[in-house]
Amino acid sequence: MGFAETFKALSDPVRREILQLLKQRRMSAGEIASNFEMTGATISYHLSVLKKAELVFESREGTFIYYELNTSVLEDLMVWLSDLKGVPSYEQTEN
Amino acid sequence: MGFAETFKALSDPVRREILQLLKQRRMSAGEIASNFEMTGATISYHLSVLKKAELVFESREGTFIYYELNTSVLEDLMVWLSDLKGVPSYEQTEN
DNA sequence: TTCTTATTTAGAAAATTATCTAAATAAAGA
DNA sequence: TCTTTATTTAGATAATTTTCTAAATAAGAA
Repeated sequence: MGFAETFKALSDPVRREILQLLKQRRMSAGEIASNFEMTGATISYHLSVLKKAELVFESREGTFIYYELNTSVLEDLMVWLSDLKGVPSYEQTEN
Repeated sequence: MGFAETFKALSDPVRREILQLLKQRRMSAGEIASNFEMTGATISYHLSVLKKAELVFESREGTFIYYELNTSVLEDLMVWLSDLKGVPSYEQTEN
């Protein structure tokens, strides 16, 4: 899976904003790019980082490539964070 | 607060392992360092990154500096992730 | 097949990060 | 005050990241 890749992917503000966009609905690469003041090539790079981290998946339709949020990795992160936090009244059964 | 800083801090495997160590109990910088095959200076750098991200706080005791996990930021991350994930049966009231 | 549109890939430059060694600081003890 | 121990800071270097421009690929339309 790779927490390093996932956290690194989430550490960039542009990539977090992309994910927020995809929260609403899937979007083509171009539509995503139109929300930023950067070249399409740069957005394509960011999408590849998100894809490698399995935070999004893509599906081609004709000349368009659509990107969609993949929430399953988010679950894994939340489990990791929750475990680090200590799960107060459940894991520590001596209370 | 700064999600960028926090996610970036969590993206490094050494820093994640430090947090896992601190999950059990607070530790001095030297004790933390003894768990890794790196110089104390490097661990000190990683601790400063974690501190800037507010994932740990420190308290000096004599010549020792103790580091302790700060869980409050973890909560914020979990809220952000949970919101991205979509909070299925609560936020979308039309179900 | 040639053109157009959507997107990615390649290559380069600037910025950031992780690591080291050596030096500096901070506190306590002799 | 001098020494020792714990830790950080400074400066350097190698690796990685983010961004650009220009070129390449992929698919459909004329």
